[in-house]
Amino acid sequence: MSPNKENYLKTIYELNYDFTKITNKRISEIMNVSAPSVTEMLNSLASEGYLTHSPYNKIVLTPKGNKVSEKLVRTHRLWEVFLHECLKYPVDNVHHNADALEHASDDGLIDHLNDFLDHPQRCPHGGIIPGNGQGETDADDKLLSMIPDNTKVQIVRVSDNYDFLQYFGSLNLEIDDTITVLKHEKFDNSLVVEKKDGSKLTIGAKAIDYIFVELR
Amino acid sequence: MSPNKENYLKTIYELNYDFTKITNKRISEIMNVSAPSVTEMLNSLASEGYLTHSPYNKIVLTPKGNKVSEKLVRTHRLWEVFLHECLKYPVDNVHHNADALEHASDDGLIDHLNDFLDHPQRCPHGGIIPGNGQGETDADDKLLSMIPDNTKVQIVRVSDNYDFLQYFGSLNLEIDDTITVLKHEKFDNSLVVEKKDGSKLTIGAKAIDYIFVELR
DNA sequence: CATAAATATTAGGCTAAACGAAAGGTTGTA
DNA sequence: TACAACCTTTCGTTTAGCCTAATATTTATG
Repeated sequence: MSPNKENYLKTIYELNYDFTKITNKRISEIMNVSAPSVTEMLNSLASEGYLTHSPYNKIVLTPKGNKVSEKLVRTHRLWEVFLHECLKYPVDNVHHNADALEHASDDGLIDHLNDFLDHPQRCPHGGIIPGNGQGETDADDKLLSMIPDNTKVQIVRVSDNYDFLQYFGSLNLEIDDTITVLKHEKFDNSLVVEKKDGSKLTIGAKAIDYIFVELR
Repeated sequence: MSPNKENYLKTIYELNYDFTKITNKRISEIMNVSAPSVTEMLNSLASEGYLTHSPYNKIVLTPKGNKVSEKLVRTHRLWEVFLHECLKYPVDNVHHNADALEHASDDGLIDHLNDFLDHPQRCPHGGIIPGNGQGETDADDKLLSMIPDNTKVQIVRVSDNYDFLQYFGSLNLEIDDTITVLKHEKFDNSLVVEKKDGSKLTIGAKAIDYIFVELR
């Protein structure tokens, strides 16, 4: 499979955990290609048995497609761990290189790398590394935007998006931090939360769809 | 530049240190393509200023081509060190993966990797890692086949060729071993050498063009 | 030193993997 | 029910490789 196809597949896989419907348009935006190109690629991926997609209908990964995608995500996230832990890349900078390395890794390499890194459970953004945990998946996380007021949650994962990560860094929040959701601002959909040290913080409406939490 | 072009360039660069003339045919053998494909690629590389090559004439890297090739070799060899030292790949198995990773590495990544590996001087085959030493190059090595009888030499480098490495392993020789050249067999061009422990060993005619040594 | 063998180049054509523009279907919502 | 938004099909383009066959040049040999 070509690197490009792998990227399409990974994009579709990751959209599954973003709580948004997977559409042709969404893919074309993320991949920066025209809609016809997406349709063409979907047909190609469908003909190879990675997904099902009847015209104008839902896009669903087959078990085979899911398995392959999981391996791609696993590979990607293991490289992210390497880049962050060993090569000392800042979290908001690992994505690009991990993407490149991902397409240059065969199965054996990934196993060796996994051993070397000592079977990490999560990538630097908090994403589960498929295969290293016991059945846990990203799907267990909830979006911060969906949490009702006055609820205590722990940040477990954030989206691997450069611009968001820049913003996230400026908030002085870290993965694993525990926060309490205080109030959803009706006016602009921003969210006020309280940090462990008692300080209050407002998180923008867009960002709360990029932060995943678990109840605490 | 495409990965393929990079491979051509690297091949040409490495032939410089093999004491054989760089010919179209040699390249086509190494790269497993037809001769016309080589000519085509040489023209393309020449038009981009990486080498000079008038028809039926010598192939010579320009300073620009040399610089790029050196970086490619540096990258390749650093990955080889990583695969061997960190991921525990056997020496005869690092090449394939290093090649893939090489094309997925940007400048920053290589610098970080170099730091992480603590600026190694040589790759697992003994090849110099350009940029990490002080002016030393592979060109200082001599081919074992060129050494006169009754000379003591140290193996400093071997060619990064899978089949050869298998054979080399079976000889129970290691890089850095010191051996004494005893006799060039006129009949079949094989070479008899004496190991440090006094045992004698015959090395085939083909292999002595894959082993590089320094006088001791 | 002439000619055969080896090697290199040119010419022409092929394939695969993308991409997009234009035009026409489909669907959901007002 | 109509139209806007979205999706698909068709067809054509580009890029980067590769190849065979024919031709040209160099090198090696009798």
